[in-house]
Amino acid sequence: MKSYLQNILQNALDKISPEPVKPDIIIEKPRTPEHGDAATNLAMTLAGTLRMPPRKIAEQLIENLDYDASKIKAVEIAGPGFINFRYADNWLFDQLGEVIKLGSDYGKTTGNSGKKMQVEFVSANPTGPLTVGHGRNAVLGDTIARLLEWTGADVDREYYFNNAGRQMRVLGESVRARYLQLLGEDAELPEGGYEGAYIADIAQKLIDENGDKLKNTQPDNPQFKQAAEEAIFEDIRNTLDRMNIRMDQFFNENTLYEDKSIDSVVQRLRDKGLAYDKDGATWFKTTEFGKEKDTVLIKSTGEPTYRLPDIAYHISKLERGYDLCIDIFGADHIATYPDVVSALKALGYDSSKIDVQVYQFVTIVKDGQPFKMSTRKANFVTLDELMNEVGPDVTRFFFLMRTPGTHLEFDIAEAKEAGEKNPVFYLQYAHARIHSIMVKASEEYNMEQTPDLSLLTHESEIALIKQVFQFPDAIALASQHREPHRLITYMNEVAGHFHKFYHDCRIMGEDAPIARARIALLQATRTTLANGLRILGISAPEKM
RNA sequence: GCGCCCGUAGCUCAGUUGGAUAGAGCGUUAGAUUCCGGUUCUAAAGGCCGGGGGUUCGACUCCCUCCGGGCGCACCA
Repeated sequence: MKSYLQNILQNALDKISPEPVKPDIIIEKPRTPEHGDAATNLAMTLAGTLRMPPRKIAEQLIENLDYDASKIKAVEIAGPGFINFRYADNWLFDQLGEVIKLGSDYGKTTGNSGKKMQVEFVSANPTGPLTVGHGRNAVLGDTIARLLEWTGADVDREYYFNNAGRQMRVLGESVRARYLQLLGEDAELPEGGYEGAYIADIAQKLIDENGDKLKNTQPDNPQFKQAAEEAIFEDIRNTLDRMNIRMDQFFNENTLYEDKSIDSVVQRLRDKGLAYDKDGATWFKTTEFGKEKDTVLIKSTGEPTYRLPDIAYHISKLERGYDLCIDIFGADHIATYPDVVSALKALGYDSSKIDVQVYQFVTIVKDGQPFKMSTRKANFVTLDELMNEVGPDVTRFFFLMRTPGTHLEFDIAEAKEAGEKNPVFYLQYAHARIHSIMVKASEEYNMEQTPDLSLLTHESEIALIKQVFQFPDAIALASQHREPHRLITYMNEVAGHFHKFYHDCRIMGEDAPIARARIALLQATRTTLANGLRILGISAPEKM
């Protein structure tokens, strides 16, 4: 419908405009129903270029507007020059039939079809369990991937990790210390070691499997680190699985060293005069790109900083042929990714294919106090603990509810208490209630007959139909902005319109024709809610 | 000091890429339901959209400035 309106408006514009103009024609749903079902501000935006008053332009547009009366009932000028459209009733009923026919595919659009995309998210190094701090990243990434899939894209979910480096070495040493302690030896955690109880669990497992055979091996015996990495990764996968997240690929940073792509990046930057040596280190000339200081790529110890593999990694993504690569980053990375983009540009890659989504941090409040988390010091609340308390649905919903750009205050006590008062129940309850009505109705009425949808004339019925029709637009919008909360806002409105309808219009006890028509409307509403919940990765229960 | 993000009802937050009279939930107050699930619905109260300038037909939205909060600014990731 949106593109239809844009089409006929453009045709009318071609007739009245002395010179060809092709503006972006914005069609929106007015806030108040008196302003119709769809509106455009086209006449106002054109006032400047056509040098005519907006209302005059609107009049001429309408005079030249060639529209299908089976779709549009009325076109009006309002306010300073808005053009308002009202949909024809029969068109509404036809579309309602389409929604039911589409079923679990309703809401899918083709704006991104044929495109290969990648979303990289979580990407936590395997030094400990996933915490609520990682939760926002994980859920946002997965849901953005789902939204893109619903707009037609082929999406890969990728987890990038580093199992070398200092943190992992300290992790291995920590396991070794616990291992020795469990065997009654005198051992101490290394400086800055990991204090969490899971370290001792891993050490215990090593004892179960190897006894004390590892006692007299070298302190840097890789078995400790490997055992830790395996156990922690298994734990992380399980947590993600519980949250309804399945990665397509885990990408190990180490492969970028093995295939020499790191060296290649440095060499290519040198060739462009963008890398040089100073004080025993290798520097990237970020001052060329407006930064105040140059940036170290390789430390004087010979070890690269994380920025270098980051550049190589993004080159790898682009060379794998993705049309779009989305990075989900916390606010702490905000200052670092411009370097990566600069490097990609300088080396001749199309950096517009990299889309960095930065979300603001989650502030944990525990016992009424801000709570500073640290994986190393074992001050954290894990996602598993949270899911044990409130379940995966509430967990996902909590992280998706708000716009990613604002801080999310996560009060542990409130989340636990939230339980039944949590807003996610409002959506799930609507779905369960519809299911229950439909089961009852199918016992009472013959559902074989085709419903006569034109019997849906009540204000609440029409409002619900129109709300259901907004679904594909809501998905497309949330997908474009990479903001899942926009879909939630929409779905709350669906549930609201449904409950109003439920309150105003009965089914059981009504004559069969009207009952059948209303059940069809329920079917479409249920489809919308179920599909929406599926995108959010939240269950759509039949009973609660 | 520099860069980025955020200030909207008592609280938590929306606000359709500059539009028509700024909305919802929770909380408060007053109501509805013999009947399909009361985890529901209706209504009221509650606002200088942090302050001040600017841009234009029109600003919560864009620009500047100030105030207040968060996060970055390493040869750490």
